[in-house]
Amino acid sequence: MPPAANRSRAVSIELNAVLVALIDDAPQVLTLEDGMLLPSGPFEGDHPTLQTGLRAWVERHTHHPLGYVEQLYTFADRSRAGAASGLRIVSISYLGLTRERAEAGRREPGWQNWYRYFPWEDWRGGTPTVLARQVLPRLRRWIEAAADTAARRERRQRVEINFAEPTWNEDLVLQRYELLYEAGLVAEAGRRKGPADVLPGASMHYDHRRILATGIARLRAKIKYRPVVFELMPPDFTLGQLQRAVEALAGRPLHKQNFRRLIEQQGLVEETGGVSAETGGRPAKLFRFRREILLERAAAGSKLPLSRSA
Amino acid sequence: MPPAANRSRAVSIELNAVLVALIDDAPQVLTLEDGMLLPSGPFEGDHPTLQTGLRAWVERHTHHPLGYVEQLYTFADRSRAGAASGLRIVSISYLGLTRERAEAGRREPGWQNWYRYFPWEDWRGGTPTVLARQVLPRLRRWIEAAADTAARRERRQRVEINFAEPTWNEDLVLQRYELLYEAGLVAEAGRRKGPADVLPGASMHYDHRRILATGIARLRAKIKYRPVVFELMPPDFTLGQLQRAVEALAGRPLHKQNFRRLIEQQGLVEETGGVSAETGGRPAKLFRFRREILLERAAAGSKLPLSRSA
DNA sequence: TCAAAAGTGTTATCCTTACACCCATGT
DNA sequence: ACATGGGTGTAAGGATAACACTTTTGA
Repeated sequence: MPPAANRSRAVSIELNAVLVALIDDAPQVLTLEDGMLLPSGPFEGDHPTLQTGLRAWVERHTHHPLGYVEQLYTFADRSRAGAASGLRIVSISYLGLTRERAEAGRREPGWQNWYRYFPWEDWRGGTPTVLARQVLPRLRRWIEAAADTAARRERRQRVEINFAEPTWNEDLVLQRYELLYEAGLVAEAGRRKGPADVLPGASMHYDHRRILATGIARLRAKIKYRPVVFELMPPDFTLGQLQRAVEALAGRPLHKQNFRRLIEQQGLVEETGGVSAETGGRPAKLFRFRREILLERAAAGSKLPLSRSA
Repeated sequence: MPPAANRSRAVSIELNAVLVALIDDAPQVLTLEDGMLLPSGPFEGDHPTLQTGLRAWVERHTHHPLGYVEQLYTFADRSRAGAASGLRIVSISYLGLTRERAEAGRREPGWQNWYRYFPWEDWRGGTPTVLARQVLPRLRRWIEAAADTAARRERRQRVEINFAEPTWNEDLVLQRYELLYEAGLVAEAGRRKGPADVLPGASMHYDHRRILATGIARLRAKIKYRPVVFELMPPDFTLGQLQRAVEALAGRPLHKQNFRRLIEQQGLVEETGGVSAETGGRPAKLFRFRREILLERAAAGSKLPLSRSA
């Protein structure tokens, strides 16, 4: 038995980081333990704020300079520590963006394509096959398995909102994961309810996949009204590269012409004068992000053209 | 010297709540200690999640049923506990919405109009006088007091973005408060830098006013894309009441006709059949929120007509 | 010469904004 | 009668979505 009195049980603070980089036009996230864990550890030391503590900790453990950082969420679920243990773990998670556009081929260990964990979230090549072949059929079975008609109707509506093709909303990454969890279709749920009929897609330890889903959802929402994509880009880039970057994050193809116009007319970028010597086709002008925009306009967005065509 | 080892110093968790209600068309927030504190206390007991812990705690201490709840932010600044004390306080703050539309006159103690703390945020009656008379002049002095031209230019731009009339953005409540803090124009800043030239607007203990600003900013942003206003409304209401509610939260007047059309065409409300016997003029139809909308559409917004006229 | 990617121009449509006006009630 | 708030219609402007087409390189 822990000696702590009722009102002051032992507490420890854990930091979790969703570190994102773009490598070879793929959205990658830094992991440990063969992709099973997000970087995480105790909050220690003497930092004035959490944010600085996280920065120092990430840079010390991963040797990555950290660009943009934002807090995601704080969990203190009892389930995270063993149920009856007197210890309460508070886990504070962060989203961090870093520049890591390495050359093709050079693959540092630890970076994982995030669609490995959420294959149904990648619509860049059209409707993902895993959705039609696996996710939807099993969700339909889950709907049918409901206790009564009312429950069935509710399940049907929730599936409709989150997974229906015509109205697919790429921001609902977390909601979709949580629904799949509830339906017992991800490995993490099986730990409680017994072995389940599990979907393709790598799992993680603890609730790290949920934290990852939170990070992806936040980032997808954010790129629509804040120019954060540029934190993931090299200093100079072509509009094509930029488009592929946004597509990689949003998980869907964008309309080329409208994308270009939108970016340019918003004054987000300026030409460097150079052109790129790239993989084929006409050489592209190089651009750089106009950092001044952050001081010029309050809501410097980087609106996406919401059309679906490629 | 605290006996704790370097890597495991004492930590305690504190919950803070920004509890919002609409009373007499004014946005009110629940406070303690004569308006100087937000409800807050240690996280204790045996709740499975933070959210349930907060709910129980709020309901036990304030006797208020809590509707919508959302996490705001987690701070662990060293400054919150005495600097050199071995104790680290992690404060997790929440936004909670509750129905408290009491009759005019009946004023429970503890509820404070939030514009008491941020008088420059209320544009319902046109540009707030405190802005032109006090805030802007002192910010201008702050700009001039910068060390060199570069710093001066940067300050000017930041003031421009956050406080300029023509582009006033009601969502920037937190940014504005933090800028005023930095400029030494709020009492809270004075605690460190010595007595300051303080603006009108009530202050709070610790960083509670900053937490309140975070809550207001979050709520103002949220009402634009989620139908959370209804959490603050009585079951039946007129469109006029609803408009005044949104105006109270957003802190600015809205265009009547467009507001009505927007609300109705989005299918957010339905007529109850009844009419109200109110303060004068033609009796108004009563409406109720269509809860089903939450299941029908993923992004059930309650878009505001972004025009300024009354 | 052809594939591949870059880059330009133009049109239809819808949503937002704004203005003008009528309706029903209490005093 | 008139003040007050409720309620409706419609036109102008701007942003988005969609389409068609030209340019410049490497193989």
